[in-house]
Amino acid sequence: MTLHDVARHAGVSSMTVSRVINDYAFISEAARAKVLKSIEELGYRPNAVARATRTGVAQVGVLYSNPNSSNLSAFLMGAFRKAGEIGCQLLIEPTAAHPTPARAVAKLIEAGVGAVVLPPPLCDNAKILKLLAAAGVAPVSFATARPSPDVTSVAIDDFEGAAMMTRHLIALGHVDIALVRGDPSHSTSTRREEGFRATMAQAGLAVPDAYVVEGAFTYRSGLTAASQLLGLRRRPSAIFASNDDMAAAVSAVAHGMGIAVPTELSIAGFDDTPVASTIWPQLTTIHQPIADMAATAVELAAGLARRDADDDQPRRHVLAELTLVVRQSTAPPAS
Amino acid sequence: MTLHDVARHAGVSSMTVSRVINDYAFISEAARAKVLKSIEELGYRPNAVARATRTGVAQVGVLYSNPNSSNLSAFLMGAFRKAGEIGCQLLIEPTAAHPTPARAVAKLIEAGVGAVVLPPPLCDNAKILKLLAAAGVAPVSFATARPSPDVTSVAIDDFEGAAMMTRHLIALGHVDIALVRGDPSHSTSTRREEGFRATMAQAGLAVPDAYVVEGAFTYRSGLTAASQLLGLRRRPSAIFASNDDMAAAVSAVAHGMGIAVPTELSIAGFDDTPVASTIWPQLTTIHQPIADMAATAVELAAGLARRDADDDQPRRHVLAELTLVVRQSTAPPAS
DNA sequence: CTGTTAGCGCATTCAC
DNA sequence: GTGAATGCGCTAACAG
Repeated sequence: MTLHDVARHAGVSSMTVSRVINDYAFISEAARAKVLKSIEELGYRPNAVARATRTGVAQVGVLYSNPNSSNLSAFLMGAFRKAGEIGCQLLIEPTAAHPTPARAVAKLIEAGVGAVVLPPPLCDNAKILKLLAAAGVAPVSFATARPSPDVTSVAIDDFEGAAMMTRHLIALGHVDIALVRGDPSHSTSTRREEGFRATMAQAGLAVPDAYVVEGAFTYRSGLTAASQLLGLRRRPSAIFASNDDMAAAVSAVAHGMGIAVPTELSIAGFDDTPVASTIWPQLTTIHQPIADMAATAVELAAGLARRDADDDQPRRHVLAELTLVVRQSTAPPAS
Repeated sequence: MTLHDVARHAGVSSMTVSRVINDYAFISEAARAKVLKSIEELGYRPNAVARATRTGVAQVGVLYSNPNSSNLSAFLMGAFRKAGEIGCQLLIEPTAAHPTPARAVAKLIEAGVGAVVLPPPLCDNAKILKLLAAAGVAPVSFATARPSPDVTSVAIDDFEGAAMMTRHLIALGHVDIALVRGDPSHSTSTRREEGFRATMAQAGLAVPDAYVVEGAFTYRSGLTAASQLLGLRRRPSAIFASNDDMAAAVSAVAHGMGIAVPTELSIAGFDDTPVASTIWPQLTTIHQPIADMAATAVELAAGLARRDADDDQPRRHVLAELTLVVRQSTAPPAS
C-alpha cells in the first residue's frame, strides 16, 4: 500500500497524492476529493520511515529533571507515541546526569536537535532559553504556569485547576481549608495558590496564615506540612495539597494520628499521578492529560525542528483540559 | 556522512562497508580492519531510518497490564531508547483497554507485529502464548520468575533477590522476620517467597506461619497485611514486603501505630520503584535495571521479528543483575 | 570474499 | 495545477 497504489486508484500521479497528504495549498478541489476518497477506500497510511529519508529526521530533545516523577511514564508514553507516528527521533536527556542543566542542554544541541521540550522548572529558566536561542534551537515549554508569549507552550491552567478543587471542597461544606504549597521555584506553585486564595475570597471564606504552609512537591515535605497543620489547635477540616505526593504524605500522617480520612479530614491532591489511585483511600485530585499534552508538545517541537529559520511565525500556546476526579479522600466535614 | 563516504575513505565498495556494519561473516580481516578504521576516523554513524526503508521496519508489540505500575516509566524509557537506536517500531498496547488480554494480543497481531514483549502475568499465560504461536509471532517474556525454555526471556533471579534481602536483614541482627507475599498469580511471588524461606532455613531461623501473610502487590493489600503483622502479640522486628508498594503501606501503618522506622521496625521492599525513594524513610530494596532489561527485550524481539520463520534457533535467556540498595528503612533491631 | 545493479516509499526540483 | 525525473542512505540479490 503505497502512494502509487493510491495514485493509480485515483487516476492521478503520485505527486498529487503526496501533495494532498502534505496539505499543499494549490490543488484543485476535484483532485483532492478523488485522492482523499481513494485513501479512505484503500485504508492507506503514509509510511513515516520512508518520508523521513527525504525530509530528514526531525530530532527533538526532551529534557527532564526528576526521574521519579510519577508523571514521567505518562509523559513518555505520549511523547514516544507521537514521535513514532510522525517519524521523529526523540533524544531523552535526564538533567540529573549532568553537573548543571546547561550541560544537558549543550549535549542535546551538539547531538543536533532542532527543538527541545522543556518541562518545569527548566522552562522558566532564562539561561537555558538563552542558550537554546543562541544555537538556533526552538524551545517548547511544557506545563509552565506562566508561559512566555515568545515561547511555544503546552500547559494547563493551574489557577483554574486549583479553583476547581477549592470549589469542590467548599461545595462539600468545608470552611476551614488549608493549603500545602508546592516548590516555590516552580511557577505552578504560585498559580495554584492564587487559584485557591481567589476562590476562597470569592466564597467569603477566610484563609488564616497558619492554614497555608510551605511544601516542596515532595512526599517528605508533605510529611512536615501535615504535622504542622494537624497539630494546630483549630485543625482544618480539609487539606488541599498542591500535588499528589504531598497529599499522600498528609494521608499517612493523618493515619498516624488516628484521624479518619475522609470522615474527620478531607484530603485533596493535584496531578492525578499513579500514587493518587495507589494509596488508600484513593485521592480526590485534578487530572491533567499528560500523555496527550506530551504528544502535542512533541508535535509542535517537531514542526519547529523542521523549519529552520522561520523565527517570526507566531508562537502557539496550547492549554489542555483539566478534570476534577472525585475519589474517596474527600467528603463533607464531620460536624 | 554516509556509507559511501566511508567506502571511499577506506578504498572499498559501499557493500563491504555495509557488511562490516552488519557483522556479515565472510569478510577478509584486512577489509574489515580498514573499514572499521575509517568508520572510527570519520565518526560515521549508520542511519537507522534509511536502513529501515530496505529491511522494513521491524514492528514489535509491547503489552502491558498495569498502567500505574511504577516501573512503567523506566520500562518505556529503555524500550523506546533501544527501539530508536535500532530503528524498530514499538506498538504499545494496554491490556486494560480490552475486554480480555487475548483481544489485545489479537489487535497487535492484526497490526502486523513480528514479535511481542510480554510482561507478567501475561508471559505465564499459556493461552496467549498459543495465540501468538498460531500467528507466527515470536514472544519475549519479560521479568517472569519461571522462564519457559521455549520462550526467549529477559528476567531477574527473584529467588536470589529475595535471598539477598533476607541475608541483609539477618546480618543486621534480625531474627523475627516477616514476609508479605505478592500476588499469588504472579510467578515472581512464589520465587521470592522461596528465596526468603530458603535463606531463613539456611540461617537456622524459624518462620512462624503467622509471619507470612498474603498480599497482592498493591498498596491496599499491604495495608491489610501490615495491620495483621503489627497486631501480633509477638511483633516481628523486620518486615520484608514482596514489592515497594506494599512496603510503603507497611510504613504508613507503622507510622499510624506510632512504631518508629527503622529503630523499632525495619521495612524492606523489592523492585526499587520510584515510591521507594519518594516516601520517608526511604526504602531499603532490591534494584533491578528495568530500563536495561526493557532495552534488551526489545532488541531480542526485534531480532525475532526480522527472521520470519527460523523457529529452530535456540532461545536466549538473559538474566539481569540485581543490587541491594540500602536506604533508611532498615537498621539493627531495637533490643 | 567483493562489487554491481536495482530499488524501498516518499518528496524535491523543474518541467509542462 | 499537475506530472516526470531524480535521489535520500541503505541493503537484497545477484554476479563475479
